[in-house]
Amino acid sequence: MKWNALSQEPCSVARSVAVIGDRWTLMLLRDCFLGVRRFEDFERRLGISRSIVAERLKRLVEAGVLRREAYQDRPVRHEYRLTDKGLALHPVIMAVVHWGDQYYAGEAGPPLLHRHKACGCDFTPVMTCSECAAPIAARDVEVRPG
Amino acid sequence: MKWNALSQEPCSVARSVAVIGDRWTLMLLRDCFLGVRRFEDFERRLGISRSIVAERLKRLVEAGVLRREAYQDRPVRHEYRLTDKGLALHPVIMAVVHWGDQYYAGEAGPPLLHRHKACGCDFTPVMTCSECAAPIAARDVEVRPG
DNA sequence: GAAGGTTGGTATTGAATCCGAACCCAGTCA
DNA sequence: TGACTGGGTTCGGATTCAATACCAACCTTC
Repeated sequence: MKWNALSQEPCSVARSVAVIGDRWTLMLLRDCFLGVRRFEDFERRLGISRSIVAERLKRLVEAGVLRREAYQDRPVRHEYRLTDKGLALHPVIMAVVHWGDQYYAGEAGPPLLHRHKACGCDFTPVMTCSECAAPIAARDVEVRPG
Repeated sequence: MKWNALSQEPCSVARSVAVIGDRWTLMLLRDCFLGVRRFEDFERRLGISRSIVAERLKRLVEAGVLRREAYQDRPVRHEYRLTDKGLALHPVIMAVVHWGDQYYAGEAGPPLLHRHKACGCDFTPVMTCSECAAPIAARDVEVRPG
């Protein structure tokens, strides 16, 4: 199978991975959720070449995950912001962060803490059932074709 | 920055992505959660070349996400199973699946349904706060160094 | 006991892709 | 005028992909 054929597969993982499954794309999205918006800042934070940043940002814009909008004229300058579709990736990023915190934090603890504004506590994300609100583990789930 | 330098970064996303951020790795993990365990089945389901399957499986075993164990002798045959560390990736996969379901399902609806055994309902994953159990969106979170 | 099949891989190799360095460009500042 | 800044594009070499072929145990069948 070819990489770009993934988006044609009848599988939501495949279709999502075709958009966000790239090495640097998830790193870009992480920075988006941390408030980074400008081309130069993406480049500086990631330490990768400009062509990669440009190409990935363009793909994310085409996919509707980011939107590119001017924040000044004369000279015109653009920034990249998450769309609703991009914001919907928040659980993905949080799940990845949490897994990394669990298994790669080292003795210094997790590099970043997340505070829930509503309750004021530092939290970890918990995946729950939309129907009964109970936390869900892999063994609690039965999969069947839809 | 080089790709393999990612695992040295003080960022849980970077460290996780260094392990699972590959094109095919997430697809392999998806199949693991669907119960696929044998080399040939991975190969057939993904439709990719054997060398890629072999290389990715080996990396996942080295990373402690899968373990390789014999299911028969004479001739000895192995299968790949999720470790606890691998099972801990379930929220990541579910989050990716849910995002794909939301934005790429098409009119036929999501390709797979997930039933919560405990309550018997088809569900979608909801990310909640570990402290107050409320659902969490991107805007509810404040990030600070840990 | 030779032929062929099954499972689970390695080796090789041309093609596609990635990536970094360098270059480009429009506008502004000194 | 000349330099600088933000935001890219181009290009060639290094890496990675994926297809094909091959290997290695073991079993089955004739």
